[in-house]
Amino acid sequence: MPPRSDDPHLRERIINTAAQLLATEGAVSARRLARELGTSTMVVYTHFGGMDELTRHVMRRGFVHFGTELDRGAVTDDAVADWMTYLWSYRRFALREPHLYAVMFGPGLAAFRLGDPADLEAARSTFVSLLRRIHACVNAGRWEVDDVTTAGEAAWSGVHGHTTLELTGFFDAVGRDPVRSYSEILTRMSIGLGDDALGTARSLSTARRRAVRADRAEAASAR
Amino acid sequence: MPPRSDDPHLRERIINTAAQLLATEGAVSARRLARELGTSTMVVYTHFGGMDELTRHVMRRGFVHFGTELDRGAVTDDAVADWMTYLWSYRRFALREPHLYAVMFGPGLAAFRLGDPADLEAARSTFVSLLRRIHACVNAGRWEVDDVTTAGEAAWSGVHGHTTLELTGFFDAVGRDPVRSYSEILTRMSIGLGDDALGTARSLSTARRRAVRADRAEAASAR
DNA sequence: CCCCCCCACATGACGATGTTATGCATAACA
DNA sequence: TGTTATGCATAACATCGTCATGTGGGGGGG
Repeated sequence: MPPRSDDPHLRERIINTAAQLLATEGAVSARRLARELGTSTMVVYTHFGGMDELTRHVMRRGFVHFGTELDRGAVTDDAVADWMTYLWSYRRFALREPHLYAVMFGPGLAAFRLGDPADLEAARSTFVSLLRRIHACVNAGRWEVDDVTTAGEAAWSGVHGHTTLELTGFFDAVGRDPVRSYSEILTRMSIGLGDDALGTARSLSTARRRAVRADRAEAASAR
Repeated sequence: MPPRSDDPHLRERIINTAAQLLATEGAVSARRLARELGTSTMVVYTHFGGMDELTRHVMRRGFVHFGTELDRGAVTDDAVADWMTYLWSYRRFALREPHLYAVMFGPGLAAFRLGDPADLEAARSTFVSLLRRIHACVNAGRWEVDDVTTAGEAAWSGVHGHTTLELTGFFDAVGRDPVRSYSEILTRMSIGLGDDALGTARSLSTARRRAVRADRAEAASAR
C-alpha cells in the first residue's frame, strides 16, 4: 500500500525498464519487471493488456530508434556507398541490441501487424528508408532496377539473414569472419543490381571506412 | 506400472513423436509428449538429459532429412540452374516444416554446436553441399569467385533471411509475392557472382520450372 | 465539507512449463 | 533364491503469464 504513487509516467517507466531488462538480461518476465519497478505484476495488466502488448510497445520504440539511427547516415554523391553505410548501421544496431533485434524481427513481428496500425507503419518506415537509398543508386545511374521494392526485399533478406546467423553465434562457431561475408553480400548484390565491380569495390571501402569510424565512436561513447 | 515395457525402440519413439508434435502443433512440452506416448515425463530424463538434448536429436534428424532432400537435385550441364534448384528446395523444405526449420536455425543452433560434434557435422554437411553447387558454377565458367566459402555464406544469408521473413508472415502482411523476391535474390546473386544477365535469367526459368514441378509432386503425394 | 464511488494496485491463486527427489516393481545377475 | 541395478510413475518445486478478489485512497457530486 504505497500511498498511491499517482505517477503519470508509470507507463513510460514500465516500457523503459522492460527495454532495459531485455537489453541487459535478454528476457522480460512480469515478475522480474515488477520486482525491478517495486510494484506488483498487475501494473502490466492495468496499463497494458498483458505482456504481449507491452512487448509491442518495446518493439515500437525499438523501430523508432532503429529508424532514426539508420537515417543518420549522410547522403553523399556516392549513392552505393550510402546504401552500404545504411546496411552497416543496420548490422551495428543489431549487434548492439541483439535481444531487441531478435524480438523486433522474430516471432513478435507477426503479432506486431495485428496491433496498432501505427506500429506496422513504424516498421515500414525503416524499410521505406532503405528503398530511398536504392532509388538514389538508380538515379545515379549505378544500378538498373525494375522494381525497387523487390530489390529492397532481396537486400533486406540478405542482411537480415546474415544478422540472425551472426547473432546465434554461427560465425564464431565455425571460426569465420562475419565482416567478410557481410561485405560479400553487399558487393555481390550491388554488382548484381548493375554496378561495375570496380565502382562497387570503391564504394565498399568508403562505406567500410565510415562503419569502422562509427564503430569506434560507439565504443568511445560507451566508455 | 505397465509391465516394464522393455521397448528397445522407446528412444526412437520419443524422437519420432517429438518431431511429429513439433510439426503438427508447433511446440513440444514434456507433459504433452508423455501424454502422447502414454508414459510419464520421466522418460525424457532417463533417455535424454532433458528437453534440450531431445531437441538436439530432433534437430539432427531434421538436418539429415534436410540434407538428403537438398541433394536430390540432379546435376545437369546448367550449374547455375542446379544451384538455384538447390535453393528452391531449401525454401520448399522450410515452408513444409516451418517449426522444424525455426528450431534448426533458431536459438537451438547455438546449443547445437555444444552437443555431439556429429551434430555440428550434420549441419555443416548441408552447407558443404551448397558449396559444391557453387564450385560447379565456377568450374562451368559462369561465376568468378575468390573464396567459395564466403560466397556460400552470402548466399545462405540471403535465402535464410528470406525464409525467416516468409515464415513470420511478412510477405502475407504486406501483400507481396515471396516467389518474386526470392527469384530476385537468386538473380542478383548470380549476376553479382559473375554470370551474365541473360544466362542467369535462362537458368532461373529452368530452376523455377523444376521447382514448380517438385511443388506439384509434393502436393500430390500429400493428397 | 463530506461522502461515496471508482479504479489502480497488492495479494494470492490457477494452470502451464521444465526439472527433480522419492519410491517401487521388475529385469539382470550371482 | 537373494541381491543389485534401473526404468519408470508419482508428486513436488520453481518458474512463467494471467486473473479473481479485496482494499485503500483520490476525485467528483451532494
